[in-house]
Parts: sequence; C-alpha cells; structure tokens
Amino acid sequence: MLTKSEKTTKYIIETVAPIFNKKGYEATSMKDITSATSLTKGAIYGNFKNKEAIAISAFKENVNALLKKIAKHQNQSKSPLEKLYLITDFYTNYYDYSKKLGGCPILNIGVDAKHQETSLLEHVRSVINKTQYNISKLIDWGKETSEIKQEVNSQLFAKRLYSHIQGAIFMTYTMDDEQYLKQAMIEMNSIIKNEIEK
Amino acid sequence: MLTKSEKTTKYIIETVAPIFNKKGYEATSMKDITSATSLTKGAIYGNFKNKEAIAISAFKENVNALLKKIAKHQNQSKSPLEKLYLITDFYTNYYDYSKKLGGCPILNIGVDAKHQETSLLEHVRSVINKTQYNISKLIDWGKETSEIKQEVNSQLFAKRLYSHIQGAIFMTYTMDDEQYLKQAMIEMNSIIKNEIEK
DNA sequence: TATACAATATACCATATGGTATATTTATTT
DNA sequence: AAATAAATATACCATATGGTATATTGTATA
Repeated sequence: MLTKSEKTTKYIIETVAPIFNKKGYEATSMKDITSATSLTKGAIYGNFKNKEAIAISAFKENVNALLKKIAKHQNQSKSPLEKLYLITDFYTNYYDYSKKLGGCPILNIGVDAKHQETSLLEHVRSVINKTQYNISKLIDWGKETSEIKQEVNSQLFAKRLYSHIQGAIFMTYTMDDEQYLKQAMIEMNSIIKNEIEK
Repeated sequence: MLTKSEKTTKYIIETVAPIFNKKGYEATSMKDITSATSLTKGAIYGNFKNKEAIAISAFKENVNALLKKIAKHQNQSKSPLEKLYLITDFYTNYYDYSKKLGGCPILNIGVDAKHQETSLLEHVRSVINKTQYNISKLIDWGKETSEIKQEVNSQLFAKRLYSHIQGAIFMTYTMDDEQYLKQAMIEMNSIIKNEIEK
C-alpha cells in the first residue's frame, strides 16, 4: 500500500509528465506545476528535491508508459520476426498514442536536453541504447530460429530502424501529417521483408 | 551601403542565431542576447520589436545560410540526378557544418516551437514544404531528361528523403554519433540507385 | 482523546524576466 | 561648427522565477 506522500508523488509525476514533454525543461515553470496539480510549492518540494528531479521522473514516467505499451504489443506473437513487424505496426499508430504523452518523449527531451546542464540527455541516450539493444537481440534470436538471414548486421539494422522511426515521428509532428509515419512504416516493412526475412 | 542600425541589426542576428538555435525560444533570455552582443536593451529594442521578432530573424538567418550552402553544393553538377546525389553528399558532412549554426535549425526549432504561441512553427513548416517541393521538382526534371524512372512518385520520394535525413540528424546529435548520418546517406544513395535512377 | 509525526500550505527571499520611458551619446545635415 | 535626427545607454517597471523557512493541517499511534 502506498503512503500519502507516495501517492502525491505519483500524482504529481503523472500530472506534469505531459507538460514537461510538451514545453521542455526551461519553459516549464514551478507555477505550471503547482497550477496543474492544484498543489502548493510546499507539497511539491516536500516530495522532490528540485525542478530537475521532477523533470527526470516525468521523463521516466513517459518512457515507462511507452516501453510497456510496446512490450505488450509485441506479446501478440512469440516469433522474433513477427515481433519485429509488431514494432513497425506499433509505430504506425504512434501519433495518436504519443499525443497523450504530450508528444514523443525521446524526440522532445532529446532535442530539448541537448544544451542543458541537466542529466536528462543521459537518460534519453540510455533509453535509446537499451531499445536498440533489444531490437538487435531480436534479430539475433531470429537468426537462431532461422527466420532471419544470417548475414544481417543486427546492430546496424537496429540503428537504422530507430533512425527511420524517429525521423518519421519528427516529420509527423512538425508537419501535423501522419502520412510520414504511415509511409515510413510501410517502407520499413518492405525492408524487413526484402533484406531481413529469410 | 548599410546604415548604422542595419549593421547593428545584422550583427545582433548573426550573434544570437546560434544561441536561439541551441537553447530554444523560452530558454533564451534577453540577458543572453545583451551579453552575447555586448549591447544594451536599448540597442536591442531599438532594432527589434520584441523577443519573438529576434527569434524569427535568427531562424531565417540560419535557414538562409543552410539553403545557400546546399544550393552552392548542388551547383557542382547540372544534372538533376547528380544534384539529387549531391543532397545526400551534403548531409553526409552535415554534422560538422550544422554545429556552427548551433545544430539543425529545422529539427531544433521544429521541436521547440511545437508548443508555443510564436509563429516560428509556421516558418519551419514553410521551409520544409519549400525544400520538399524543390526535391520533387528535381525528380520531375530528371524524368524529362530521362535520368529518372517515370513511375517514381516525386512528392512521396521528397517526403521520404526528408524524413530519412531529419531522423539521421536527430540521432546523430542526440547520440553524438555521426554514423547515423553517414549510414543513412549510404542507404539513401542505394535507394536512389535502385529505385530512382533509370 | 492526547501526542507525535508526516504532509502540505503560507509567507517570504533574492534574483531574473520581458519590456518601456527617458536620458545620453553618436552621426548626419545644414 | 551648430542644429537636427538617429541610435544606443541607463534607470526603472511590474511581474515571474526557483527555492526555503516556518506555520498549519492531517494522520496515525499510544
């Protein structure tokens, strides 16, 4: 069971996560946070050391929600190749989903944190590295089950897929045009079919 | 000949353009601007209506520098197909070049301006649309000169190329790993060779 | 029900914010 | 060189900033 302050902490993070994601670290003020939560500074600072700690927790909250959702989506199949297709399938509808988070946290915080002194950038990099590692392990697994070609460079492919996805996310958001994501995922599917699948 | 205030205006923009590009609109303060230029608020506000006007001019400055550089690079050839290859060639070395601008203005301001009330986002979209239009016209031209396959959807390809490039730029900057850009441009070259070139 | 402690609210701090009115300096014209 | 206009500096404004010390409230235990 959660204590009162644990509940408040959870409530604060869930409430401000989309705000930090939308506005970025500097542009999100303590006033934004107290207003959105209807709490006072006393309550906020009683549960967090400072603004940076809130921003980091908020980012983790968004990323956890995202990664869980992807993992769940991938559970639809037990085949590594199918799990790969389920990644592109997930991102085909990512615009709608990520809007609830206030945008794509990797893209937004990645760009926002680039010229800050916070440790946010390290967190973004860590998530990217882990995700790419998971993709490359999926490829390696697919090689073992003979679904995927032996000659595929799993790490290179993981970076390539991730780069494609993030580019399409950026374009979709900036141009408010979902076709970028849809087309990019169609393209990735055909790349998987032609270059990856045995 | 430039008047004194025109010179000052130019000086201010050139000085603050990389700052806005790095830090974003909200995070760049008037103090940042007066410090960087060694000018007072009086001089700044004598030449610009407000902070937003400076940010817009700064963005235009960065974009103009970028587009000029690309145009010049493309002048190395008169063939539309070769000009297409010169785009990927240009972006292969984009990390070094764009660092001088304080990063990629399209990526940085596109993400930063998404949740603001400034007109910056409209400017970003306009630049993207124009650039994509130019790419699609290049394809159309290549069809006329029989260098490019007739069946290529020029507008779709332009969006695809742009999305690829921006994804690679984001990854290169966020991970501080130039290989994303290099690999993506290798990939785009082979796509042009296999799918576009006649 | 009284006591102790945890959680939140209030009041305050020094400093920074974007912006303006006015004084001063610098350039241009006569 | 004097007068005029343009450009820049100074001083100020109200408000917002992140953060803290302390008062108040709520909650659990004895």
